[in-house]
Amino acid sequence: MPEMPEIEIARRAVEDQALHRVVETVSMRPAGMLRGTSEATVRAALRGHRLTAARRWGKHLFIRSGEARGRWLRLHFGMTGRVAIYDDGDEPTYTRLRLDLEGGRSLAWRCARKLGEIGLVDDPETFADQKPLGPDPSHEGFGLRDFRAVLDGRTGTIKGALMNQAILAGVGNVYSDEALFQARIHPETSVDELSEDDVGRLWRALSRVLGKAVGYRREGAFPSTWLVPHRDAGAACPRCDGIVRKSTVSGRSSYWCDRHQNE
DNA sequence: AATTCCTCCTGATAGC
DNA sequence: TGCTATCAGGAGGAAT
Repeated sequence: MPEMPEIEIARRAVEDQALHRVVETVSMRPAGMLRGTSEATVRAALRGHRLTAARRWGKHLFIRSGEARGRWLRLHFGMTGRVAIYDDGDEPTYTRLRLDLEGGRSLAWRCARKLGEIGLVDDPETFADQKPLGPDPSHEGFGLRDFRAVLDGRTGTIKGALMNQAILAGVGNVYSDEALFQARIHPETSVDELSEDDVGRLWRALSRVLGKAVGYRREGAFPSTWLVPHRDAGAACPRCDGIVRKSTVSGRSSYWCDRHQNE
């Protein structure tokens, strides 16, 4: 579940169900996913401390251990990362890190394919600065002016720019396609060919898509007017009488309508 | 600066 | 039904 909406759902689950509890035991099978830290360091940073905050920057989830000076556990979901919080029952499959909290509750971080990352950082801002990670478009205060600024001077495809985490953090393959679809822009359009109006439409579409996707994803279904339920080559476009096409753009499978997304 | 290709893994699914 | 090939919502690194 790897783009901003899915990780935001995980963040809220942690915030609502796991915060303010002390970590009693830490169980790890990191399988090569540790980044810049060791199993013993992660264990020591978590065990015996209270979870005090859950934040997200792009596709990274940060969970603070301890009070204001505590460190932050960083989880990157790769393609198959998931969070599960449960009160009893068996540990879910593919659990790589499990925190048993006071009160009998457990927080499991799962990752079937081992493409995720487990890290420990001083704080999310410093991590984002060093990575580097671009601004998160769903964060408070980010607007059209900022969107124009991050695209300024770019010459690659708009799809590639939207998915580039150093430019904008949190957007991946599915939601970049969705925003471009709703803004009526072809994914291969180069950034410097976009008109002011295009960029404005794209920003509005992107913020709407990211905002609404959280709720739709949680409810389990996207509106049929979105591209998401029609990601099949040859499918009928739900917004016009065009056909959904598939091609490789910036290295990823992209879907777009051959009628209302003109190059 | 940007693209393409390769790589890390392994489950799901499309096709035969 | 069973097997095999291909793909997948990510991303870093090298070569171009």
